[in-house]
Amino acid sequence: MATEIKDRINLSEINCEKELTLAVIGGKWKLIILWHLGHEGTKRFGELNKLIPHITKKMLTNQLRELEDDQLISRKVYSEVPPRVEYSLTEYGISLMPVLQMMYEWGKNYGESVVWKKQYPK
Amino acid sequence: MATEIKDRINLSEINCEKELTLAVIGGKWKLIILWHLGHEGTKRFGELNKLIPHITKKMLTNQLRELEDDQLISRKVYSEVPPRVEYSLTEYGISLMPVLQMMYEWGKNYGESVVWKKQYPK
DNA sequence: CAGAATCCTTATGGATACTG
DNA sequence: CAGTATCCATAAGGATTCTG
Repeated sequence: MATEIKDRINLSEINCEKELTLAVIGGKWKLIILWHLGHEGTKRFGELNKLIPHITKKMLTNQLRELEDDQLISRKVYSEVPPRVEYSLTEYGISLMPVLQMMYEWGKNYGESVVWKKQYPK
Repeated sequence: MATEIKDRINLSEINCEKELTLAVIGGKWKLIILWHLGHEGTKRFGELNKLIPHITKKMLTNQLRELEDDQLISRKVYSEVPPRVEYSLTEYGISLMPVLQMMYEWGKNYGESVVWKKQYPK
């Protein structure tokens, strides 16, 4: 029986394990979602929506579902009215944080060294 | 005056520096191209094409151009007949290798821990 | 050999309105 | 509050053919 990750990530298109990493963090809003959950802990749906101003509810839902399917975050529903849903990193999500930290540092240096100079050449 | 990277990477859509990293490595074939150049050194266009069997010439050209625009690789044209073009990592490309290595290791562990178990649950 | 040009399919992302 | 559902625009990626 097909499982979510098998459906979402087409393993036949993965050349190498690092592409698997790219596949799970590559969504447009996933890095910033993981970053918030990793640095500030558990967040509700609405809190994430406020923290990421330009995201739509549809995209936030979509990205959270994929992250959940990939077992990077967990979703906890409280049976209350109004509803309350909390998201937090799983152990796999937590283990990704050093990778994101490294990407952050590389991007910061690269931005300062390359991007700004290209944008303002003189 | 607009520069290539400014056109290719829309900085207004970058929430955080790690997304800049994602923006330069996020193409479908970029990780594998960078990996080959990083581990095996300079390669010709045709050699890369053979090393990456399923890529089309169009996509290989496209990905190489973007990597060049982003200053991760350099392109050297020899004025010969038939033409010869060699690609190699720049210092920025080289500085990316530890990041790719970390992504490789995370992806390897994640694949073994999560993906295969989801695919073959019992 | 190393591409350029053209055409085409599909995936990604978003705007908007509605709901338990 | 935390989503769904629907419709839509764009961009990413690919197949094929042609060329200096």
